[in-house]
Amino acid sequence: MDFDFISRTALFKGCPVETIGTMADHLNFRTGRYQRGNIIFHSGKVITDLGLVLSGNVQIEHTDIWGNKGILGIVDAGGVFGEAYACTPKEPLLVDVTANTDCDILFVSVPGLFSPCAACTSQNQVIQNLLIISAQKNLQLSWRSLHTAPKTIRGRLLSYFSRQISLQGSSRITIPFDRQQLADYLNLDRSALSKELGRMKQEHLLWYHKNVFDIHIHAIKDHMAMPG
Amino acid sequence: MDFDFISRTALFKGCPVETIGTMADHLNFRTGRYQRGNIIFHSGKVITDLGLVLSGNVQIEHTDIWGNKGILGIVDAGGVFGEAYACTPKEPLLVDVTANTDCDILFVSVPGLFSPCAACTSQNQVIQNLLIISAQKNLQLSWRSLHTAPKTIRGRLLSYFSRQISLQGSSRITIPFDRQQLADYLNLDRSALSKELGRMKQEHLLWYHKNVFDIHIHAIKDHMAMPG
DNA sequence: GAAAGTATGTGGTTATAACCACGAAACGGA
DNA sequence: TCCGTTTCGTGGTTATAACCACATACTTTC
Repeated sequence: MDFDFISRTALFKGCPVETIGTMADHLNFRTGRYQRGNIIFHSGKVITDLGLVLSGNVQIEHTDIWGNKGILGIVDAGGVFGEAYACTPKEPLLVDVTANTDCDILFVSVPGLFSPCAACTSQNQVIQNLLIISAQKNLQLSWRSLHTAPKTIRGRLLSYFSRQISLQGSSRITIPFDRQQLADYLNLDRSALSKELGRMKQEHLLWYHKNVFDIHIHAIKDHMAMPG
Repeated sequence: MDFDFISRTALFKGCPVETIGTMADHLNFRTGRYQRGNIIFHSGKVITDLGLVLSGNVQIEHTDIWGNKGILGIVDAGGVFGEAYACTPKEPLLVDVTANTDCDILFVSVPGLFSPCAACTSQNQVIQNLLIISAQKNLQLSWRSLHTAPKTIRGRLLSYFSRQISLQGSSRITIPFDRQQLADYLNLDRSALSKELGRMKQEHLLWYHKNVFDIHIHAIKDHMAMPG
């Protein structure tokens, strides 16, 4: 088992490499290899282990009772999944986790994490990390929810840009998305998004090239003060 | 301090009442009383304490750089807030937490939680509870995100109903929202929502009275098989 | 039980976002 | 440099959700 890689993941960050092997037993380490398309966690099951992606990536998806599928997210190598369910032991899974590519998974027992263990010197660190991971996911989900709240494309863009400006400390921002991804993030149609961006450029509310944007804050302020 | 009430909150559930006073010191318990409208956490600040609402309720709101406000949520008595930020110490707050009514708040140190303490026998329980709280918030946010993904009102309703049917184990469901709240949850206009529900009733896809709904699963299945 | 207030349904209008189709531009090999 | 591929912008059309206004039904209060 590649303890070196494991020690660099968000979940085990701060744990000296040598302490990880020590915890393996108590946390019930178990690895699995899955081929693209295989199901790692089945909807309906109750899980007590979280998954840590060692290689490849997995997909969280939901199928409603009429068979419609919705993708809830992709987890890449180093990321964890199932932790929300593993932490709330009564809840049966209402999603499927499938291998999006061939992948290796490390399963870690959450009850193990919660039971104190004198030998596991890094256990508190792992719990803290898990809490941080969960908290960060929370913030990300909250922001997306805020950005998708406005009813118009422009409103969503402005909400998103506002946050990026705060984060990047400048009204010139570089966004981590291409158009399609931005549209998905803001729950919009790509072509409609492109059109609105073009319109805003015309109106001199912003300028952009590829994924670099200059937001003309004052122009937008004026624009919003406009009647209608 | 009302240890009895505190011991019944989600954060301190499972902690014997007598252990709570013991932790007060190490977790740096501090109470504050706020009047409606006062700001409890200021945007921009870095916090290391989470807030536990002892009475009244608080509002999480966001103001973008153009002054537009967006409400991210309300936290009632017994609930916690700020935990996501307190758990990720580098992140400055990008929201304001204000007293929505007069309220009493207990502040609990998150770093205190993470530093082991021989005297605090219930500390692990609190960490576990905090993780559960965070995990549950996560699930709720994920579901909302899934339900608001479809572009049409009908699609959002069906996504939401599908989950309620699974949760309640019956195609007759009682929803915890009135029309306005359901519209807000699904990010829709109320009157448009009412109209679509009326249409679906007409088409015999469902029946409802107030907030009790019968979902005609098979009719909907057929409906979805329809061309167009 | 009347009155006031709230929640819900409905019609009509309009703005606008989705959708489809296509062409241009940018990119990445070979 | 050419070709295939992906990304991006744009026009035109259409479906539909938002919006406004109001009527009706249901609650709450006194």
